[in-house]
Amino acid sequence: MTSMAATQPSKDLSYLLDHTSHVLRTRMSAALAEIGMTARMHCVLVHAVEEERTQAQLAEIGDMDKTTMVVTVDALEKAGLAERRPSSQDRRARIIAVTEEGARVAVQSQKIVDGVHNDAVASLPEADRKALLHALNLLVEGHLATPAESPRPARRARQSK
Amino acid sequence: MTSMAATQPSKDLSYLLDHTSHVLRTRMSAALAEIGMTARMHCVLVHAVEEERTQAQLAEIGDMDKTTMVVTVDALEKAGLAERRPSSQDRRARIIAVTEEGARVAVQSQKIVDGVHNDAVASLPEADRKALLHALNLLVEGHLATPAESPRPARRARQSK
DNA sequence: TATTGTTATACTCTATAACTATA
DNA sequence: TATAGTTATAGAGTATAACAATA
Repeated sequence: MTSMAATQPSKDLSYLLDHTSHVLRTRMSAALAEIGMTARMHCVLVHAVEEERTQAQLAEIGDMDKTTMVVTVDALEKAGLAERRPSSQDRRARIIAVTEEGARVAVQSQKIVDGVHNDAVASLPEADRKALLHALNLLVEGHLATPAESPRPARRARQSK
Repeated sequence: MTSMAATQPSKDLSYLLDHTSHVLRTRMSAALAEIGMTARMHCVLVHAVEEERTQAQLAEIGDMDKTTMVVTVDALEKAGLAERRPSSQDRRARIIAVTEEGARVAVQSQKIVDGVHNDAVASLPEADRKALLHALNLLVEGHLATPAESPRPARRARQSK
């Protein structure tokens, strides 16, 4: 399966949103992959370039777990796009410093992201474009602002060796 | 992380679609969970109740892998909502027969699904409702019809024991 | 005591491969 | 040979727990 909800008797809202978001995501991944980037690397890079930020701050912005942040920063470092630098304020924290190459790539990846979005939006008749973005914004700020909390499956304690 | 894309510098299409579909999905899961159902169980159940169908046919309809279908049918059987019956046409195939209880639950779960969708759509001003559904339909049938094929990570041959 | 970043790893999800029985 | 369903399991993704350094 692709990533799907599975209902679609007559195309309902779940199907429409799941399908469009899934397809757009595959497009985005494919487009960013051409320059060796992922959506998460892009997200971290653009927010790191605009201001000095620590991993924790960048994780917060991108709504990532701190452990996910670690692997994302690892990837950026490995690609020579960013470096971990000790914070002068807090010796526990690491500032994610974007390299010159990283800054160039950030511009490039932002263009790619904008392009993918633009291609999708521009495929709609003028009148529908604003309507779509407007309605989605209303949902995001209104009825679909926050997830229903899911019955969290707890986790066993780690085996001590 | 919840399931996120991670860009959102200024809310873009990716963020809007990812966020709304994710939140709607959590709502749907939570609502269906109250009667012990999942979206997939619901999908299989409603399509199995309307006509005699095999697992393969139901998998096709729900865009599920046949192995995912196995566990979904297992769950339905365990819950007493459906049974596997040998097909009279093809002795390899199994018809998914919905029990009386299953038929009742299908009606109930459909109400839940419709309710969740309706709550979301009804939260929008009248004018925006149609506009949203219309625009999403255009995307689904047009520019966002089919996923970009992802660089499939192949799979090693299974270890023979 | 609490927090930053790290490592290790448990868990979920889904799909691939191999298998059995049919066709 | 190909297909329906099954089992086992690989692999990706992600979050939890424990830890070290520091606050």
